[in-house]
Amino acid sequence: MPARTVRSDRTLRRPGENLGRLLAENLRVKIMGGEYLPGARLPSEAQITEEYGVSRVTVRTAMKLLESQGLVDVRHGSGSYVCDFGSGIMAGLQELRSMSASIRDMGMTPEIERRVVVRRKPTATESGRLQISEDDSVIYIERAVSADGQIVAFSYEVILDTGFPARVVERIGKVSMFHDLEQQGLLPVRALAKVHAVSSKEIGWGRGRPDSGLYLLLDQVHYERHGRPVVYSQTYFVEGRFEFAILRTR
Amino acid sequence: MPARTVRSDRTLRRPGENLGRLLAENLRVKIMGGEYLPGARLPSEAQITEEYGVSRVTVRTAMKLLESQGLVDVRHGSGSYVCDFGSGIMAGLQELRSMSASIRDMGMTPEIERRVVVRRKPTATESGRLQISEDDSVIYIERAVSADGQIVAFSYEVILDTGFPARVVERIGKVSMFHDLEQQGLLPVRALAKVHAVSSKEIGWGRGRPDSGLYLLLDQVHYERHGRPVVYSQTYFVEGRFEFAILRTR
DNA sequence: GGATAACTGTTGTCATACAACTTATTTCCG
DNA sequence: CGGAAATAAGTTGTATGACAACAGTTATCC
Repeated sequence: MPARTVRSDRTLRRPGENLGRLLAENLRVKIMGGEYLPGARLPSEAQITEEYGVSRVTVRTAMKLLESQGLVDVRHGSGSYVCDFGSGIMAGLQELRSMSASIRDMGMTPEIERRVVVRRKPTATESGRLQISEDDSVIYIERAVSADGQIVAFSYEVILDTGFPARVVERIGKVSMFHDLEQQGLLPVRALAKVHAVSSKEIGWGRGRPDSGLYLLLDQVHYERHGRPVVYSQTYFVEGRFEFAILRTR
Repeated sequence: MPARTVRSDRTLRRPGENLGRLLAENLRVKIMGGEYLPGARLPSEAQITEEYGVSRVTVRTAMKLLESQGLVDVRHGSGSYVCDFGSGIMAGLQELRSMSASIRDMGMTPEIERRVVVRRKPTATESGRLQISEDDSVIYIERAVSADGQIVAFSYEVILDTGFPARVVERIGKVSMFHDLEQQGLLPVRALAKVHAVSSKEIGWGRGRPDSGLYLLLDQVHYERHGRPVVYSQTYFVEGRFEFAILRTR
């Protein structure tokens, strides 16, 4: 009898989710967990079809998704294979995830210190990036992110304020900002990031500030699933304390 | 009568190509060319099916591919829409393309100057990255890439030497290295790039060398479609002369 | 022995049908 | 008349079955 674990998972009830994505997540966990080693061949689409009790159409969408994420390589007439760099380094920049989750994946403990949290009007630049009027309201935050006690990034963030209750603002960004935003129906699903090398003594604060003043800047706008900008952030990663990888595909 | 332009395109004869990818390329050109504006709804899958004379399965694979590239947004029950940042800035880092092609896309004229081209044994680091023996042979190149006469990057590249004829080595990297490698059956389809901020006066050469010494370093290994490493390169992009964008998706 | 042919298993594509969702319109009821 | 609910039409998501195209292996032939 088929497992049907995928079908019964109620994550499906969230908008934008579907069976294909869910199956992809499932397979992803198995691959990351080492069930299928790099270079190994995955079960055939027919086998996966049986095992999970879904149609081959669904299996194919899942495989194609994993392929686009660089986790597997689907070869016509041969099979699907786990890519060589699949497990280890792979917490790539092209994937939109919370910083704390990425840090946890690397086996380290994340910690977040909020320095500023205010509700205010946006500046001209900010209203431009978020495509809102200068009369609208935003929530401004300054945070420092640490891994195992060492600061890895300083972040300056501007969040679209759709009338957040005060109690939400109170704890926003304390753990995962993604989670907070999802509650408000503003879950970011895409982000366009511009990357720069920056050398400046003006960035950051406190004891954890590096001597070098050398940072990798991610200047990015996050969008929710209908294309509306929800967050504009500038995150300065201390050079050398964070491994940045990008998977580039054809 | 259906156009059938897609089916008759002989690009299909290349390994790894398929109808879905080809159709995606076709639609991509239309989107980039402004035929469908950002935010607009694309024709339904049924309509595209008719127009191109392919099955809906193929249309769906194409759409899903474009979605994974961040060009379109497929919404259940509603339709597929062109993403807002689709046309303009979109020459993202997550896409593996030749530098000269990227520069051309930005409406500038690329120019490449080769400073060194030699066949030699790999160093320990190089043989490690390329997963070859230290007794094997590689081709080492140093290049400077310009856009409209201004140097935008210095690149140090190590190419796996599978016994290239001398006349190939002679002109390798003069225009597009991708093209040269494809001739040898070594076309890179994936690359894993590590990103760093670098401040150094030791990088680069000649008159185009910047005063700041501030670079964005892409330390990357390119892989051909079976996962074999074919190129290890370190490219130093002069900060401020090149806009680097990454599309991050969930 | 070496090229060739046949065979098997795999992914790619096709056709058709229905489920689930979105959107706009219509209907109904207070 | 206003607003909620039902309806309808259009779209993407999933299921099923079939065959084509390709990769690898095995068997065959000269």
